[in-house]
Amino acid sequence: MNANETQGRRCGETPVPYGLSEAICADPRDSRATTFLVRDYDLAATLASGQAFRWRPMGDAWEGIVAGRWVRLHQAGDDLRAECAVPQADWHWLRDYLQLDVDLAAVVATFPDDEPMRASVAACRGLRLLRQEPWECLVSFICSSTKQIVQIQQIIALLCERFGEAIPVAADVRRLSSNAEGAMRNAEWKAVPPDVVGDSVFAFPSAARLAACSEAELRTCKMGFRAPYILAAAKAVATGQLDLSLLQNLSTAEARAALMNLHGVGRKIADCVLLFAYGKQDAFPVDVWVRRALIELYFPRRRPSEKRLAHFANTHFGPNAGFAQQYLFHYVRVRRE
DNA sequence: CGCCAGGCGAACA
DNA sequence: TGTTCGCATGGC
Repeated sequence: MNANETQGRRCGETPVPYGLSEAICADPRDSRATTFLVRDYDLAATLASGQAFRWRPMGDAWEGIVAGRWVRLHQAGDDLRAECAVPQADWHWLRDYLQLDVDLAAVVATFPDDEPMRASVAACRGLRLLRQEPWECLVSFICSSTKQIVQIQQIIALLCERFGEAIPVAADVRRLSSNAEGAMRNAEWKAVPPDVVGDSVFAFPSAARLAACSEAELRTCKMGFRAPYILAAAKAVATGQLDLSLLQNLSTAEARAALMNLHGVGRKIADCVLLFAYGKQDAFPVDVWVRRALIELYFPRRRPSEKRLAHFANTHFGPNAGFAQQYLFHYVRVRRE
């Protein structure tokens, strides 16, 4: 059965085929929440896989900010429940962010049929790529250089608290935030302060807002030498010198070149933005983990030259190479323990 | 304490 | 064209 045919969402117990209006599927008694029917979707693995940095595990649920909206997500089997702070007219913004319409089986079928890929796919069934907003994604990955994921989360949280707009949040968030029982169960939580301050959470700050910052202000977010990179990128976007919305229609190579014009954005960071924000599936970010995985899994005898490794990375993984990369990344990361 | 972290860019041979 | 280093900051 085709996964597309089975995707839809539920109103109460009634499955609704994909394609019908969101209003039908939303709970009529509460337009702040809805439930999507998903297949081959591991929400926890996806949200914790180092592609987005604002999701926090809260007990069995995940809380984050998408498109300026606070959201709580909870998966139970094939039911993915979403809850917002304010009523929603539709949910396409979340469906798009979570990439619910992607047929994962069809994507995985394009991966090379070799042992490392089989092991990677087996190790993380249901791992997905998100579709993030370009500006947030760009800033996040400029901050990512020589930083651990926990630290990137911390920098982004500080940026949002200091410079983002306060947005509405569900009434029970504070109770959950201070509920150490649920939150502290996750080891990563201890290192990341909750970006809930008082009754507020914060949207990701606009380019204009960050462009108005001084470098010293940005440095208070613990981003160190990356501060001038962020500031320059913010100015480029705020002035219109760089129009991020135009990159969607460019080829991967053209969009990559445009991103790499920014100071602090090299091949790896550019490819992360191409993959995680623009859905350019042929982008293949090679970081230390993926590099390690490639060498260990595909070149165990003799260390390949940089050129050979790059050529292999760019040719071996097919039309959804970036997707394959995320599986390799997750695989070696979970194998660390 | 030393080492490393989802790198990049400048300075070298 | 291909390596080497410094860069802030924090976790272990």
